[in-house]
Amino acid sequence: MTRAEENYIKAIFHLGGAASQPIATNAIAEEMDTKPSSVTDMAKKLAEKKLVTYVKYQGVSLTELGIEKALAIIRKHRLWEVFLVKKLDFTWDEVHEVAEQLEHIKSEKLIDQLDALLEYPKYDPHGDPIPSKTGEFKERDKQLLSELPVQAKGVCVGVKDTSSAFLKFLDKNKIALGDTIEVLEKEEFDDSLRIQIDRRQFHISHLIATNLYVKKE
Amino acid sequence: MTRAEENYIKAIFHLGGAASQPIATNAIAEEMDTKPSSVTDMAKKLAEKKLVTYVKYQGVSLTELGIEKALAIIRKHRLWEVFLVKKLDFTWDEVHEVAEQLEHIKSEKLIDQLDALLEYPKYDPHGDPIPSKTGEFKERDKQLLSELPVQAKGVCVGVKDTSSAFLKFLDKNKIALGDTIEVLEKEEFDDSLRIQIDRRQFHISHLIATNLYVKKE
DNA sequence: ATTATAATTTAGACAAATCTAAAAATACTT
DNA sequence: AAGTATTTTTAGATTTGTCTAAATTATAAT
Repeated sequence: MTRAEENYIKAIFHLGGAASQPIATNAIAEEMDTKPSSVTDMAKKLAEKKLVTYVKYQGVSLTELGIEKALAIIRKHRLWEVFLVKKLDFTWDEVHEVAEQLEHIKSEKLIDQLDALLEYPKYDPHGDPIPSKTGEFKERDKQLLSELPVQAKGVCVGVKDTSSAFLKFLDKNKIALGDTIEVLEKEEFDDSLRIQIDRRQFHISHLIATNLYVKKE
Repeated sequence: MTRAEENYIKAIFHLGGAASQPIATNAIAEEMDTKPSSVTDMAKKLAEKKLVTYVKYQGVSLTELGIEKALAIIRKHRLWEVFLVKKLDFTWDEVHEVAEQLEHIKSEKLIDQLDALLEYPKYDPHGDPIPSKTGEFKERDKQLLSELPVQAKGVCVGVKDTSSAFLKFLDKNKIALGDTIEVLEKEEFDDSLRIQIDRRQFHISHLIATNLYVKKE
């Protein structure tokens, strides 16, 4: 697979292309920041290679083979993210761009050994699960911080929005994976929250609370 | 710089293009396993970008800027090689192919941090020097094993031939960088050597001895 | 110095991945 | 159900990096 092909497969998977419901050309174009006509061209090429099912004017969905390839790329991406954070002191918001490049490196041994070096992590720095070599993975048992009742405590396990802006916000406020968050108070009016992490108290907006995943204690 | 451009710059440097003496089109084509006409095309493009000096029918040599870029690529390549050997248990002969891919990853922080993780190595697994961030490096004080007199001892610091075949031979015979080699006997007839490493004695051909670098003790 | 040989360049073509503009198909609306 | 709007595809062009075959320049040899 070429780099471009890999990127399309990943984007299609990301849009839910592993289900039977096909993904629209426009949606893929949007996701990949490209033109619909380019997507059509690539859809034909990927169908040719048995990576996707493509029906004119209907859209694209991944074949078994396509899903397998998508998971392999995601595995590589997320393992590299762990490496960057754990071994090279990258912050949440810095990892994505570099991992986008590293995920295309072709070497089975490299990934196996990287996995070992990192001691077989199950989740990446955003809390997303890392598929195993055979493509298995399970979503973490988690819920949005906004769904937690007052007085409940949860461990921060991931983010919904992975935009640089949001991740930088978290970095700046020193909110990290693994932190225990307690909901002290809910403001009825705007659904904002008063929370506590260690000995620090914050006031966070509803928007923030709906983009942070926690695991109930 | 595109990947292709980087590969050309590296190849030209490798052929001695940092000196004033220009490198022939054919030599570059041979080195890169491509056709001379492709080299001509690329030479024009690189000259356009001020990375090389190109005179029709004369050949190509690197500009100051080109040398700088070449050293940056070599730095990345060799740091990745160290990483693969030190952290991921790759053998000498396995590193090159993967490092060829990794050297094109674009991220200054990545390389700085990798350098730190590896504790600022000065030499790669083949004994070649790693340029600093500013492009400085010095060749190791070394000589060929074949030049060592009988009874002399030397520490293995590098290889001249970096082919997979030669490196595999060394792996198989457990000859590694850092090993102390003592020349026990020289056979006049074919210039072969009897050597000792730790408690093991070998008989090695002249060809082997002219491809192993040692540092006299 | 002329010719033969080798190296290099040009011209034209191709594949991958993209784009724009126009055409075709599908979906929405009243 | 007809017409409008939206989505998708096609056709043709572009860029990058490569190739082959032919033409050109440089080098070597007699």
